[in-house]
Amino acid sequence: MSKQKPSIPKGMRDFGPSEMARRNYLFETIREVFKLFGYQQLETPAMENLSTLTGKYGDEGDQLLFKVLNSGEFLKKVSEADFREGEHNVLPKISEKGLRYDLTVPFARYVVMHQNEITYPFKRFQMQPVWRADRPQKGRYREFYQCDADVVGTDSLICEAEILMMIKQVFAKLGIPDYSIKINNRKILTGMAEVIGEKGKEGDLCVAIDKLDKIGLQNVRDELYQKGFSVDSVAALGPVLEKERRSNQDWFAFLKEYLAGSSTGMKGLNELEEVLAFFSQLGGAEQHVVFDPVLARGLSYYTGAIFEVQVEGVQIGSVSGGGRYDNLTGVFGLAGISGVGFSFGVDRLYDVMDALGIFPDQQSEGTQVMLVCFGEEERKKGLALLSAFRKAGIAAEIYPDLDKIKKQFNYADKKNVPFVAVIGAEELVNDQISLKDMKSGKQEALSLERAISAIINSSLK
RNA sequence: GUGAUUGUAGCUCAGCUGGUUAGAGCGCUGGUUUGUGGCACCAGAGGUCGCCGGUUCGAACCCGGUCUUUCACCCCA
Repeated sequence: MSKQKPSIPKGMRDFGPSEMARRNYLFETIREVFKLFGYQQLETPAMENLSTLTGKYGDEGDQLLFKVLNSGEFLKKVSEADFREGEHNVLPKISEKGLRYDLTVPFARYVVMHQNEITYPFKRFQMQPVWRADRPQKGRYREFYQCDADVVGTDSLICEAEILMMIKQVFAKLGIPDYSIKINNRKILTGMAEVIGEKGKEGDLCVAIDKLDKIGLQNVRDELYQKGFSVDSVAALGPVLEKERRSNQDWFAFLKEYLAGSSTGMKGLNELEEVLAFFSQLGGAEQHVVFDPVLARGLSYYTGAIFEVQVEGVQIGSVSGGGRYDNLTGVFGLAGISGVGFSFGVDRLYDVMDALGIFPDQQSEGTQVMLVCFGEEERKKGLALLSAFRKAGIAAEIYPDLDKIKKQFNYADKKNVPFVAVIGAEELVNDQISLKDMKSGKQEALSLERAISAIINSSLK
């Protein structure tokens, strides 16, 4: 066998022990909050049938799906004619499974499959990796985790308000100081398209105005012209695009007049106000919650509220996003189920926390005491003590080889183990251990009981 | 999918206009120290210069391809 350089696929990553400690901290923080709000955890398989996934994310999304080659003789069903007609004909015959692209569509599939077992409203959360065959770049990976929380089977706007609460709670727990939860409503965007005289073109409108912050006013206008918007309609959009900093209340006041000609738009505005009213009744402070009428978001299935969270002071895309979808389960044959949900991107949250340098120290995570033994006899005693430490709830390990003491100590040092328990001939005779505090360098001969309490006391500090 | 960009020791990076035996810091191994880590000093190991091909008397360096890294666009967590 020839030597090969080990490697992993493009855009995918290994996570070492210190990264995992931090990632788990994020997962646990988010999980706690989800549970606190009454969400129950669910998992779905990494692969779905391609028919479940395709057509749900637009043409672009379909391109970004990882397709899995059929097992066995995957070319069996392909004829020469199929081949000549191109990949569109070949693909469905060689691949019927794909890796999940997000957690929402598999969830919709789950709801329809288990519709009779579910009591509605159904609140579920899900924290699993998803895969996208995108070109990797800053804050963008081909494999990343999403932490989704969705409610289906109710169109109550309390759900939206609770999502705002959850986002704020997670961010407070993580200690992220400066961020904004942008919120908008798809119906407001639809209304805008109507009142400027471009009814039905809200799709193009959304894609263009969503980029306002990024590409600037003139480029947005150019893009709209390119999409066939008239000069008049783009001009009519002026008051929205040329936004100075307005408070949420000022925006509402403005849009009440601006959208007066569109019942859909007015409905969106009312929904938004109601969400904020519920939010306030829940005790939520409007700080960090920003109404942004040009927030659009790509995913086509959103029909009501949409949100997106941006952390200030870092150049990383949104760390969370979501919205309401009225008919996501419709394509799977279950109509009339409204849902709303959102997702935290843990990998981006990690990047943000890392860039801001606000990950807390987590020393209590690892081994608290390591046993160092001089020889065979000492090691026998060491094994008994090892179990005693563990029984007392102290994370303990024994150096497994009878290496030089220096080497054993070195290992403990590298691994940042705070205590080393030395067992030599003298300790054996006295039925004691020499407990060394690696930070201070102080060492003391103690009984097992006293050593245990010394370690426990120090970890409480 | 489009346009750039990166690749040299385990890691971070030098390496001049193409010229003999490719360097540094950190890390690693051993020693100074056979009952003690960090600090210091000494010694040592470790590289098909991403891969394939081309130009040349000669390539880490120039050219082409390919993979990878990073970044922007599209889109998105």
